[in-house]
Amino acid sequence: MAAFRDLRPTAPLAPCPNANKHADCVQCTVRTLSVCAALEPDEAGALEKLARGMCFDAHQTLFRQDEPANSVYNITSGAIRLSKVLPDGRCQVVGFALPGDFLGLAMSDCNVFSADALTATTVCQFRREAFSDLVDEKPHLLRRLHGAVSHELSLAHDQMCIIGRRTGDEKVAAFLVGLRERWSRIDGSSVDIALPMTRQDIADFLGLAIETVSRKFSLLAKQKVIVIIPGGVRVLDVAQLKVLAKV
Amino acid sequence: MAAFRDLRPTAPLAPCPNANKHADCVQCTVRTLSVCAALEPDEAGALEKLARGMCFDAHQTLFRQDEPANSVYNITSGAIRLSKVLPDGRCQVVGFALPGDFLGLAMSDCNVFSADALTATTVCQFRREAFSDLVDEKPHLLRRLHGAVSHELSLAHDQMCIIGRRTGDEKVAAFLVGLRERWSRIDGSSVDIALPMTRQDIADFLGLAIETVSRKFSLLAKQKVIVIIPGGVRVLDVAQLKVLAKV
DNA sequence: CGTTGGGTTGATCGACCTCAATAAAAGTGG
DNA sequence: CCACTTTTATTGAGGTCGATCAACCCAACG
Repeated sequence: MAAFRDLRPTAPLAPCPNANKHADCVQCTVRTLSVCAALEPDEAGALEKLARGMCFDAHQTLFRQDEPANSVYNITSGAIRLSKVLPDGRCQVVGFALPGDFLGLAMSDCNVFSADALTATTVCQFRREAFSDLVDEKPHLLRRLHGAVSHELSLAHDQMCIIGRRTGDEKVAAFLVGLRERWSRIDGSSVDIALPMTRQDIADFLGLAIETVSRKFSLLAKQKVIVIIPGGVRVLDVAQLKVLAKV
Repeated sequence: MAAFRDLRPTAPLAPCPNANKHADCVQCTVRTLSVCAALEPDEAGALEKLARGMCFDAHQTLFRQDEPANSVYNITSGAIRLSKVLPDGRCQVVGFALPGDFLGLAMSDCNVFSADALTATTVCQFRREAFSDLVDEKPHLLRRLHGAVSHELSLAHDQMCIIGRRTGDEKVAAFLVGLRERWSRIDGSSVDIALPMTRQDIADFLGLAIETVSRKFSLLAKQKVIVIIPGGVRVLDVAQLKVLAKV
């Protein structure tokens, strides 16, 4: 029996190392991933002045659907669930934010979804108003932002395809392929896929019941495509996973 | 038996009245609806110089998924289906563009979905490059664009909720409520909802089979919530329709 | 007229949901 | 560190909503 590295996040950062301090963009680990990348030096400097480092424990809420949006965030570590709940309690997860992702791209007055930390998470926080003012001064930054929202929209369309027109098997496979792709860009991982979210979160993301997600995972494991390990899965057969996902 | 106005579009505009001519933004019927609204006079003027009036017959394709995007469009009349097809032929409609809507908000190099005219349709066409240059000069326009994409993203999230977490009955009701809302902003109609798309298009939009859509329409008619009329439906009980949609 | 494309309706089937029980893991307090 | 609770995950059995298959209707059109 092989020893699998435990993908579960380490214990919550006891005292947040950079709480309330200004961020240091130069040595930021997600510098090259996020909208911050490709900024001119002066823009980066201006951005850094506005940034405030913050930490959230697992299960803490960054902001809630329908409440006024006061801040925008750049994720530097951890993982966040973005979800909408219907009046009767049914839930749709509209996305998972990972390091390098930006929350509040739309800069709208009101949050259109809730954001909850799945694990201990660190972010760069910006007051929305100050950020908006900076964007007004720097069309270059607005261009980046526009590109990022456009990309998000494209991802949302892809997700609509997955939710609306694919079978349970395909949904779960496509989810794993997509997440693997994202993690690999963040930390280079490619065989082990960390799953900071619960089965229920995945179910609410794919439009399935939690039991179905669990069954599909078990099926993939039985087919030797993946192995379920603490905090995630190990991919044994990437090619087959992609075939099942019908990329 | 009451006489219902036929909502089907009139015969295709034989010779396109404004083909290849510059658009006249001042008397444009969708002026107040689209991204063109709230432009400064000079911006509107610059935009008008780039615009080219065009017409499409029903079933004509404006552009195709995965092909290079050379133009962006502002819809002035008609209706367009935006869809993605999976390799195996399954289709997901990601949206319907109506008068006032803008296609190519993302200004990406490649189309991420196909656009097909559902009825005779007129548009303002802009060469993408020229439009992009204009946007670079006018941050105000970029801001509008950014707001529009953000709104699209929010709509996409709402649609994810509908596709992923609602029943067939709710999907169809929500679809009608949403479309009624959009038409009313365009032409003030509120009892008769024009349905320029086929049942199959609606099915591919909602993640259902065509037969299910047809059955749900029949059911709504049997419940006296709507009446099915040529080219659309007449809403008899808006309140009940909204209840069923679980807005 | 026959043809064609879109729409409706019925009968049947199956993928997924629901309910329920159990197992495993994670947190809690002594 | 170990009992205890709580949360999360898995697995089974049975039911159902929506898909599939098939027949038919209707209007438009050459």
